[in-house]
Amino acid sequence: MNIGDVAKHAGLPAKTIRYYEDIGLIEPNRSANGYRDFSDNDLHKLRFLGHARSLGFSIEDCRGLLALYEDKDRASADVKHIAEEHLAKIDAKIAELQAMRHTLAHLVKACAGDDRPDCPILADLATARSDTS
Amino acid sequence: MNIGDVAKHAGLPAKTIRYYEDIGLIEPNRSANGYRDFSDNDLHKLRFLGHARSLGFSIEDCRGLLALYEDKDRASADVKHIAEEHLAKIDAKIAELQAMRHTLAHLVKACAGDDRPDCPILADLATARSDTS
DNA sequence: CCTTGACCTTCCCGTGACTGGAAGCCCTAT
DNA sequence: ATAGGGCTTCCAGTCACGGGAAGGTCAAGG
Repeated sequence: MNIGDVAKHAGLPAKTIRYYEDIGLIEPNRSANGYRDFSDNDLHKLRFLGHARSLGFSIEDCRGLLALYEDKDRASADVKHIAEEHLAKIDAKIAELQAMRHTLAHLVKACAGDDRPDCPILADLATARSDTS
Repeated sequence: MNIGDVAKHAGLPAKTIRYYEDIGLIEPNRSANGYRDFSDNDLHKLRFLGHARSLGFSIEDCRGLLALYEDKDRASADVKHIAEEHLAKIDAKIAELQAMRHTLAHLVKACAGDDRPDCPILADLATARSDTS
């Protein structure tokens, strides 16, 4: 299977697949003409990677997950550990964004949004230290 | 004022301040010895930038906001527009993260996390189509 | 046989917003 | 005179790719 076909089936850009080879996530064979020749197993791995990335796992997390996926003697605790750490990061990020959202929504609501120069948003940015509750 | 002092007062690393000069957000004077010499106005701008960045505005947004801040003939509508667009991006990001969180939390809960290899997280990544509701 | 066009290859640069580090100048205190 | 701290510039790295150039390969059509 050439890269174009595998890209379609995995739902990933060819560029991304080459990149994944570069960083050692997959190791496709090569045909006589130098083209990459992907096996079914390569395709499975790429799909796996696509799904993991779409859940926000970092490439390094994906590397670990892939290794566990291929290790039939793994402990599910190791997988769960990676997922829990990632979940914690997601929660932290959500909290951070919601704090921003909170402040920003207040400011937007307070701003007249007309052709006059007075603007509570700029006023806040110019003075704010934190709590805009 | 040297960069170290202004960094303390603005709450930004010196590196960041040099970077902001590089990209044209500020233009501090230079002392005879080649050191940057920051005015009170420079400090105000840096604080403004720090606050805007902490609300998640991009550098380009900050550039626009700073220009409006300095333009006494601005229309508050222009400021509000930038803020609303940013707010929409934040909301989109939050929604994306919450979708990830939703799926991931389910998977984590379903995983035994013991020393056995069976793992619904890996099973999901290996097959997942999307909706893990 | 030749050409066309769609593939494929590698390589290098750019992204955003910095951060780290090297090499070297400046200033003050001892 | 030397030690230290702070300042300068410049280069490289981060993360996960994406864009695009230069060139090789393959199948189909004239």
